[in-house]
Order: sequence, then structure tokens, then C-alpha cells
Amino acid sequence: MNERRGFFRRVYRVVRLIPRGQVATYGQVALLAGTPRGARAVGWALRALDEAAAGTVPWHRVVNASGGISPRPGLSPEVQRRRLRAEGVRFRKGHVDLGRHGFGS
DNA sequence: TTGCTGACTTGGC
DNA sequence: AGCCAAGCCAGCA
Repeated sequence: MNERRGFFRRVYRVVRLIPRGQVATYGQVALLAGTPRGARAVGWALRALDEAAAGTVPWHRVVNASGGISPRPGLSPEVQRRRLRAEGVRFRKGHVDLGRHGFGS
């Protein structure tokens, strides 16, 4: 089957499953996408998101294993933090409480 | 095909 | 809690 180039699509689908007010780690997304060790690849897939796709994919609900926001090229982490906060996600010294807002917890 | 890079994760100090 | 090193995956020159 052609799963070789469906990686992006799988990642996007998983990210869309993240409920509003909750967050998932790159590793969590990678696991649900079928690639347990593909956390980095997940970042690559989200990086490929264009403005149109960004409107359909809640990319801001994806954070690192520490519950923090990974710095990305072209956009300040502050933007993502603000979006999550608008959904009711509480921040604790720059990091999210995954035990409370973590997807699957 | 080989090698480097990157929005990562985990284990050890 | 924070820093360093190794491992894994996909894309690009």
C-alpha cells in the first residue's frame, strides 16, 4: 500500500483529533500516526503546513514532551501559547500541565 | 544512494 | 530542575 507518502496526511488527521482545550506531544502524535519514533518527522510535517491547511489543522495543540513550546522558524512561540491559553489551557512557568490537558490523560 | 538538518524523545549526571 | 549525548524518522541537495 502507499503509506510511504501518506505520512503528512496521517499526522494532520491525528492532530485534528486533538480536542479543544487539550494538547498532545510530538511523540504522542507520532505514535497515533503509526510511527512511534517519528516525533521529529511530525515536526517536519507540521512545518510543511501552509496557511490554508493551518486553518483546518490545530497545529498549536502540539507541544514537546516537557509540555513546552518548541521554537520554530518564522513565528514566535508566544503566538502558540496565546492560542492554547484562549482554549482554556493553563501554563505553568512556560509549560503545560500534561496531566491535566494532555491528550489521552 | 549518501550525508546533513531539524517545530523530538529518552536516559544519565 | 537543567544540561549533555545518542537514537529515530522524513525531506532535500
